Amino acid sequence: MSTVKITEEQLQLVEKLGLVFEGPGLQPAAARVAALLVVSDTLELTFDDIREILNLSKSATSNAINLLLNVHRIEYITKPGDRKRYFRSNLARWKNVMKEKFMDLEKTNSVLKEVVDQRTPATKEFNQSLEEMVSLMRFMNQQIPRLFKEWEKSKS
Amino acid sequence: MSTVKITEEQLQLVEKLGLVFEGPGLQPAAARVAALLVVSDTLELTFDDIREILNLSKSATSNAINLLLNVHRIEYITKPGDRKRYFRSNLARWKNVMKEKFMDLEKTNSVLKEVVDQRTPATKEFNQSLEEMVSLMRFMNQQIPRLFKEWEKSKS
DNA sequence: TTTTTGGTTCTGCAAATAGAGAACCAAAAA
DNA sequence: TTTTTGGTTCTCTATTTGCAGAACCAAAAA
Repeated sequence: MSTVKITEEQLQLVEKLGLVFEGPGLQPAAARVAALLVVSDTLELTFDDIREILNLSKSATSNAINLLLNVHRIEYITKPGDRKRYFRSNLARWKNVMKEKFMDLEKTNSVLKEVVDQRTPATKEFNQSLEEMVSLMRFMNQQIPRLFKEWEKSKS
Repeated sequence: MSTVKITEEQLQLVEKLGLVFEGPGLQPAAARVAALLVVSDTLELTFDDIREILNLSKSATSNAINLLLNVHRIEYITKPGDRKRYFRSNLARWKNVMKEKFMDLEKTNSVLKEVVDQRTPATKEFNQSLEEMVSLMRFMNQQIPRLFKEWEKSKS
């Protein structure tokens, strides 16, 4: 029986943030675990803390945690003389997660380029619009990393 | 029986682009319809063209088309003395679709702000990292519309 | 050596998604 | 007035997803 407690409002916030996380491809249970580790006053929670607070089964908890570990959204520490793992949000990696999100524009872009390259020349106007899209995406992809750097600089 | 034809390679490209479209929340059939209207040499396809080329049932075709119409990914024209609707990709709206994609960073951001505002002051370092994230997102949200404008200018 | 702990894996089910096929329907054509 | 066209809507089914519960397991503790 874990002693870690969480308020009703915090739980609601976990739901809310969980929904946000569900958007970009996280399944419900994993999204809530990720959210919990951002909202909770106690930053490092054990398997059972998580299970009890979120009312999940062991299997769901295990799967959610391992999924989040795999994509590096969370990490864990251990404590001497304690077999448990203490999970916490991997905030340091969030910036990369954000960058990666932007980067999949590039995937879209490359497929779109393929489409442009094989279009019939007969539809000139359409092709031009499409090329414009490709060019816009490429432009954004170039500029965004620059923005990241700019921001880094501005805060130092 | 429609006369519009499409090559084997184009069909494969439809699949490929369709997968890209499935990512951001389009269901398979709709994603393929959207993709087809970008790949096809003939830019304006009828209900039955689409149905036959993609081998969909009438219901699937109808639902996919209406979904895409609702989110303005496609539009249609009519021809005098012809009851059919001719569907085509709404390229003009793509830029907006892209912008909207960026904008949902803002939703994430506002929830994250809520989280920051109610965190215990005890976890100073963590809170600072979180605030940094919020600030980074805000920064990106400010800069991105500027980038759009900059690009518009650069091509004129 | 047996028991407990901290999980993982397997089995199964309930709900959600996706699409087929047929029935249906209103407007236009015959 | 009847038929055809261009779809829409309803019903049903296959598949996928998401999770519970129980069985299981290796390492550590007793």
